[in-house]
Amino acid sequence: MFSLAEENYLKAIYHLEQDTKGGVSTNSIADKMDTKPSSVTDMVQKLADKGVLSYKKYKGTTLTTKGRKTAAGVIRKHRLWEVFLVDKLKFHWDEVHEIAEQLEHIKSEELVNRLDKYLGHPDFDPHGDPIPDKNGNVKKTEKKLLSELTKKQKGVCVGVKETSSEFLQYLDKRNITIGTKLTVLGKEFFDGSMIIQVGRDQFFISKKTAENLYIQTT
Amino acid sequence: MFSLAEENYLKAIYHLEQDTKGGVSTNSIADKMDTKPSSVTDMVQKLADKGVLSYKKYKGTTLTTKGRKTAAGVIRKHRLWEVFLVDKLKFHWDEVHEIAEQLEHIKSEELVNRLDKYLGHPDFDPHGDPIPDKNGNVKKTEKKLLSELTKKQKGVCVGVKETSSEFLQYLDKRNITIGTKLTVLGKEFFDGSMIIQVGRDQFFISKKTAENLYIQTT
DNA sequence: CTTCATTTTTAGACAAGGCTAAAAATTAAA
DNA sequence: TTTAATTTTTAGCCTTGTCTAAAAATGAAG
Repeated sequence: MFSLAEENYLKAIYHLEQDTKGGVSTNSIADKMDTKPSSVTDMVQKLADKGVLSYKKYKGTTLTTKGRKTAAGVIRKHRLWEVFLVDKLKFHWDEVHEIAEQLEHIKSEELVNRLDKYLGHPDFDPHGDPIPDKNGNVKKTEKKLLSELTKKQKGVCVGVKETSSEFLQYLDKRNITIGTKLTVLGKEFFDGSMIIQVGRDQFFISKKTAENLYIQTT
Repeated sequence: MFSLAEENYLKAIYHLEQDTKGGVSTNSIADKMDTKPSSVTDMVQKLADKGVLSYKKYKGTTLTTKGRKTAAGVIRKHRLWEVFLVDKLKFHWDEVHEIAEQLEHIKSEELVNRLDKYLGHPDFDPHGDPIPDKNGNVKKTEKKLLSELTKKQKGVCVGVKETSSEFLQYLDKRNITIGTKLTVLGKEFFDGSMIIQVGRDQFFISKKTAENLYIQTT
């Protein structure tokens, strides 16, 4: 039905739509896909013909319901495979993204359903991202970025925004992972840095880090 | 390193080499790959340049050691994934081939090693085919085709030659699977058909079926 | 309301893989 | 051994997805 390249475009546009009001710009897609705007134009025209997105010259694109569902299907597979890699094959959470990028394109409805069942119908992947259900719906939780919290607030780490190995390993070194409880001890006004408490340890957290950690406040 | 198409060619040539003396012909590859001879010529020339096979115009091709190892690696992945699908996800042995055809191209050494370990280092796939080890070596067993047995011989079914769903489902209907013990009760001379005993049941087996069942005689 | 920087699209080209039609080599038959 | 049939290769074209360079549209600033 959809080629590997097409699925990757849909996925990228799906993600971009989530933090953009209105249509997604050609340049932003090119940026995310690490490709050239001209290539994006070609592809979105093709995808518009296929009915998975609507496209107006110079005005950006928006996924149709069909497109959104297709993208969610790919993301569902990606996240389920990540759970498999971490829970069953004992990979570390910073090693699974690349492999899941490949596995997400395996075509078999039955496979996804059985994998889902085998893993116990997980709701979140190892990075705390929600796994869309068969119909492409995600149960969204009200989570905040650590950077949005203020002094003395407590919360549980429920996800990461950035998923690079460097960042995940950095968190590991500080024993921060999904489920970690933490408290904001202080927040520096001029540079956005924070001091947080994790268990008995206290850490300095840069603004950049704080903007990439999702917290569920309690 | 190798594209999907290249890997598929290597795999096909690897299989063809096993039942061919001398080089593998262009036409036989085209046949197996369901493609045109002209396309095969192009590809084998490219693969020869890459050093995975030797090719002499009009004389057929032979895998180099590197090529054989690469092909075995792909086959190793295919068969390990088949074990996963059957043992863990409870797929039926006639449903896994197509999915494994996709999974065999996932690139990650670490993934294969962990999968192998997770599955308990299996030696055979669900169809009884041997799984090459990390170095591409297969332990070959002395197995015969059912059609080679004679009256009163007993044996255990250890594999199938043909792997189409139709054939596997046909075997299932007769309760024949890997590990099934059977005895040849009679063999018809003029059409090669046989009567075999499986447990308490007796079955008529056509020549075609007998030529696609591997038996280890006891 | 022009002008200029930015964004986006178009046009033309390229690499991978595949196909068709025609030419060349090989093998088999008479 | 000369011809005929078969196999294999070559030549040229197509599609997918990409790129660069140039043109066109948009929008921000004066």
